[in-house]
Amino acid sequence: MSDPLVKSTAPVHSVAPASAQAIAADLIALLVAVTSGDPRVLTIQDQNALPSGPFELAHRSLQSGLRAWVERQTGLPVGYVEQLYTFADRDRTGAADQRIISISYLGLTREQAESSQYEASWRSWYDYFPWEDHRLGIPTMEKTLRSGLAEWIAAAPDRTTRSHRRQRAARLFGLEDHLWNEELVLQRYELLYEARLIPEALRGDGATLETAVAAFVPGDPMILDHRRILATGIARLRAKIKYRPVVFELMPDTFTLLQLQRCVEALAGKLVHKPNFRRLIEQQELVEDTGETSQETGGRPAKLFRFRRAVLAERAIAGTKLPFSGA
Amino acid sequence: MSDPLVKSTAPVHSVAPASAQAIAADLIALLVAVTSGDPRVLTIQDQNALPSGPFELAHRSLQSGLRAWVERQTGLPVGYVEQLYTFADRDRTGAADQRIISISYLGLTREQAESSQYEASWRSWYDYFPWEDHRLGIPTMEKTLRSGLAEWIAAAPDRTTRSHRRQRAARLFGLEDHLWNEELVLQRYELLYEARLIPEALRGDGATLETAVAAFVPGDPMILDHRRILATGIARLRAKIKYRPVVFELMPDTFTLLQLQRCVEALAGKLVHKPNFRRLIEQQELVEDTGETSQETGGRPAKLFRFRRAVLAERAIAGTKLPFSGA
DNA sequence: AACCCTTATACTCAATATCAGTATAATAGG
DNA sequence: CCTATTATACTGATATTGAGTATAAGGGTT
Repeated sequence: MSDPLVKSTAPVHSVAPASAQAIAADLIALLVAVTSGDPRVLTIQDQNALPSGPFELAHRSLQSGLRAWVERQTGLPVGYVEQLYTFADRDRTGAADQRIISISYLGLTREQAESSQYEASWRSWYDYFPWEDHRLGIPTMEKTLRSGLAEWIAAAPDRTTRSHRRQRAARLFGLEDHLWNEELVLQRYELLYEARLIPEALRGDGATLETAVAAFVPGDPMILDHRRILATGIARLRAKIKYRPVVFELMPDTFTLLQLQRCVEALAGKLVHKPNFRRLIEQQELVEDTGETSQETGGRPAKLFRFRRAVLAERAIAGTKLPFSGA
Repeated sequence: MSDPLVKSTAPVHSVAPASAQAIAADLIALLVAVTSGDPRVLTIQDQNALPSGPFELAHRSLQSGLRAWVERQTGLPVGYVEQLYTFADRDRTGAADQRIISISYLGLTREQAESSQYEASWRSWYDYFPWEDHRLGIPTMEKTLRSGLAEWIAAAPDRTTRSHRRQRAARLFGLEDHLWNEELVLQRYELLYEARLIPEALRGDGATLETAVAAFVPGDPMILDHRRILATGIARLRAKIKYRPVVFELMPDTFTLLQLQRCVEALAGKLVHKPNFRRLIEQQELVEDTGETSQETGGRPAKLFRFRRAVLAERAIAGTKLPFSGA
């Protein structure tokens, strides 16, 4: 092999002969919206798959390629898009002489009713990750989860491994004296994968469902590694809302503070302290009063606010802070 | 065009015919080390280029591909590697029917002397971004920078644009009453690019050096968009050291607290308050005393510490906090 | 030995942010 | 008119942060 790292004095971007490598590139879209207290992702109906399309030469850039076809085909205004991750693991596809590079993007929108006219649908992301919703305390599926984890821990070959597994499970799932940290979505998914508590772990393994462990943890699987991509996106979003004002991409033009709070809680999967939440939002001058009120609250009418778009310019990067314990 | 986003019911990972698209994939490595108070990047000698190599079918995954050839060819222990960004802009290469997807990675190591035996060398990243070093106050090149910005602002076609430009420059470069925010590396680079104050901006433009603005801002250019990748990496690292204990990947096994502080300051490009820095490090129990001391300090001998690797397990994600104003 | 220079390390204090709880206001419905 | 419900405004304890000061322990100099 030539030594591209240090020896090359020729142009470093040496292009491998196209015949030698069969590489294709895919764009995968993780579109998120929050509707009636539910964080939802756009999926291809009956497939449990994220929408994806080929990256083509016609596209000016990766992001513009993604933006173009998402907006054209869903009619949704994709306000915020960011690159999520690029995958190219060999075991993602069956073929050994074929390689697909998948570049995933995270987009934030508002759900629109018409999406049903396409063969796509919005699904709550907690359908795929029921253990991630701690808004109503410990989810009911927690028992299955715990016993699954206990089995995995018990199945360790030796004492040291067993102890490590116990510690890791406790830390990630907030057992024993650990606090629940809502950002560890991907690590939790990876542990469950390792513990073979989710169906994806048995694929292409020669293993049939019969050789599976006693019971899978509840939660719908997705094709290929799409559920992993979703976990990556949830983790990213949960981290990001704490220091950048991205929640507003998911809100309608005007909203009450409680609606905003519910949206944040939906994403984070846990509840926040109301008075503190309001203080934080108002102190940072993220919103401005519209003068109008909403009567649809069931109690005292709530002021309607609007996002002060100016903050995006004022603090290109500086932060929104949201009240979370954060481990 | 088929509608891959919502209409497809066939496997979503449809592979585009290999003949139709000529797509190749490259891995680009941004390797960082901090030596004698200087944050350095590995470059290919005399080329001002980041090392890069083709992604091959033999590689198990993107990261393992990168790891493999970096470690084999530099002999460096690449402790920490993370994916940085994936680029595929059309104007990155000359050819219109050829497309290269570049997946860049950020790696942290310790510089080793032998690297000179290869045709690679470590360069201070402030050679490429002199305006990013605020450790000794305002850098001396600031005057050139300011006058360049002033010209760009004055050249605005109308009053509104002029006002926007002024605001943006002030915010990004800490002028007027704005504070310097060390994380905005990429945004500053992009502004300078737009303002055509750096040579890369004139490439492939038909423009010759003669039509350039009065003077470029100091700082070495790099090939293609490598300087942009470097800016992305610096920004990422400056943000990351604040909430994750990655600095230690750049430190020797044992070190004094001042050495650690100097390393952080080198990365951040600004100084931190010594007593508070120490308090933060010790409070979080990131380090442990080795019992030994270092006499090479010039004053009172300093205790030697070692990173408590256990924290990586304890708090998979939870944070290191470092004292910065942060805008 | 006395002194100065340098760096290490410990402590203090005020300002600020955060967490958690409580009180009051304004609507709808019975 | 009472009650349930939600909105909104305060309050106090506690932790975190920013900035400054004091003392300790070496080496070198006169």
